[in-house]
Amino acid sequence: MSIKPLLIVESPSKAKTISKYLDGEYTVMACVGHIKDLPKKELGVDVENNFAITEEILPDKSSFMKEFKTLAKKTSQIVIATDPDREGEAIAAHIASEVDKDKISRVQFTEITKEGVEEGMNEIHNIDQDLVEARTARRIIDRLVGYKVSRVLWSTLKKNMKFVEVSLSAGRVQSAALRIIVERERLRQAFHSALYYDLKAELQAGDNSFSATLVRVDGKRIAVGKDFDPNTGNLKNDKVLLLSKAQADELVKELTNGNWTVSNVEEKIKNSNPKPPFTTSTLQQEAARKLRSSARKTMRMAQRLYEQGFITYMRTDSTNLSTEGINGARNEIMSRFGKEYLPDQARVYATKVKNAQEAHEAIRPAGVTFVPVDKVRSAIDEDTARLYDLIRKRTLASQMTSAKVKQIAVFIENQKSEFRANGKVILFPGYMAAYVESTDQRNGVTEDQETILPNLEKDQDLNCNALIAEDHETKPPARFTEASLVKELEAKGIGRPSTFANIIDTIVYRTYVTRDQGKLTPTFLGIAVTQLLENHFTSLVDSQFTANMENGL
DNA sequence: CAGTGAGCGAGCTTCCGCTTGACTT
Repeated sequence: MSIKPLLIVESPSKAKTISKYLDGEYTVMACVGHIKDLPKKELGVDVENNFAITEEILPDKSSFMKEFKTLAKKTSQIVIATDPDREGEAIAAHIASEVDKDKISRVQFTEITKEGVEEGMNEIHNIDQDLVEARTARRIIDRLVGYKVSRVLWSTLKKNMKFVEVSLSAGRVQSAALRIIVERERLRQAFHSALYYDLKAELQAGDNSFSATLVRVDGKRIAVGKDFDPNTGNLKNDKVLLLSKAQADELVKELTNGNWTVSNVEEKIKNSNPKPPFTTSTLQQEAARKLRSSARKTMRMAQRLYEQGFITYMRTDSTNLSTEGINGARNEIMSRFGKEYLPDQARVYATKVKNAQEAHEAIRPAGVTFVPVDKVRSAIDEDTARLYDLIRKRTLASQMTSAKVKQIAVFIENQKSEFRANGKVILFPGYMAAYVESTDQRNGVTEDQETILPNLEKDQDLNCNALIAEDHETKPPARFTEASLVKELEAKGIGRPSTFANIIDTIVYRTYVTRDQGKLTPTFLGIAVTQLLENHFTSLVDSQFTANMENGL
C-alpha cells in the first residue's frame, strides 16, 4: 500500500510553511542542510585516480536518513525541493542516490509563498548534473587545499613556535580573509602621517553666521589629506599649495582686515536613491553600525525572526523582492506616507555582488502585510525587535521615491584667497522619511543631515567674526571591523552568506586575529602564517583565487 | 649506580558550505 508522496526541503521552518500551502497532500520533511560529505578523518579524495571521492552520510543525519528511507519505500513519489543553488542541487543528488531513482522528481521554489510553491510544483525538472559536478569540484579543491596546507603549517610553524597552543589551519577562504587583515596592518605600518593647515572663517550675513574653509590662494588649491603619499607623508601633487604653520598664521593676519565678498553661488539639485533591500552581508553591516550587533548575534536574531514567520530567509545574496514583498511595501507606503512617496513603478535592484547565486529573495518582513514592530517585541525581545525594525524600514525605503536634495556651494573671496562653504537642504525626503543607511566614515555624516546656509547672493559683502588657522593630520587606513571585513569579503567573492560570520570566528579562534573593541588586528602568529603562505602558496592567499575558481566551475 | 636527556615513534589536529539546536569548545 502506498502512502502520501514525500516532499523534501532543507529548512524545518520552510517545511512547516510549505506543508500548510499544500493542504497536507504531501508529507514534508526537512533534511536540515547537507546529508553527505567527505569523511572528516581522512582526505577522501583519490588524487591518483582521477580525483575519485568517498562521501558518507553525516553522523548527525543518520536518524533522518533512516526515517526518510523507511517512508521512501512506502510511497511512489518523492519530490526534492532543496534550494535552487549549487549546494541545494548537490543535496538533491545526495538524497536521490539513496533511494529508487524512478520515484524522484526535482522542483524548485524561488519564493516561499502560496503562489511560489504552486508554481514550483508545476514545473518538474531533472537534477542538474553540471551544477552537482561544480559543487563536487568546489568541495575537492577546498578539501585538498585545506587539509594539505594545514599540514604544512603543523610541520613548520607549529614545530618552531612552541608557544602556539591552538591547532593551525589554512584554507581557501580563511587564509584570504586573514591576508586582507594583514595587508591592512602593513599599510598602517608603512604609513607616514603628514601635517597640513588650512583656514576657517566664521562669517556673518545679516543675522546668520556660517563657516567657510580656505580652498585656494592665488588660484592654487590648498593641499588636503588625499594629496599626500601615505607611504612617505610627502606631497604627491606639486600643483597644490601646502601651508606651513607660519604661512597660515601670516595669511590670517593679511586677511583679517580685508574685504569678504561672495564671488559665486552654485546650486545643484540632485536625486538621492534608496539602497536596495537587505542581503545577509548588508544586514550584518548595518546591524553592526546601527545596533552594535556582532555578525553572529545578528544571524541568531534573524534566525528567530525567520522561524517565527516574521521575515523571509536570512541567508541570501539577492536584492530581489518577490511580488508579495513589493505589494506589501507599496501598500504600506501608500497608506502611511501617501502617493508622493510611491513611485509609479516598483524599483528593481540588480545584484552587483560577485558569484551571487540568488536562490532566495532579499531579506524582508514576511507576508503581504508587514507585522508591526510591537508584535515582534512581545513575541521575542527588544534587541530582535530593533533588528526587525531595521529590516522593515529598509524594505519600505527601497520601494519609495527618491529624495530631492539641493547642494549649495558658496565661494567667498578675500584678496587672492578663496573660501568655500557647503550647504545641503532636503527639498523632498522621499525614502529618507523611512530609513537612511549609516556610514563607516569617521565623521559619521549620513545622507539625511542638512547643513543650512543663509541666503547669499553674488557680490554680497560679509563680515568676518573669526579667522583661525587649523591644523590637520592625515590618518592611516582604519583597521577592519567585522562589518567592513564582511563587506570586503563579499565584494571579492570570498565566502557565502551562510559563512560570513563563521569566517571571522575561525581566524579569531585560531588566534590569527584579535577582536578588540570591534577592531580586527592580526597577531604575530597571523602575520607569520600569512607570510609563509605568501612565500609558498601564492595563489592561495590571492583574493582572486576564489573568484577565479568560481568562474572556472 | 642512579638520574638526566637526546632521540624516536605514535597519535592528534585540518577544509568550505548547507542547515539547526545545544550550552562554547
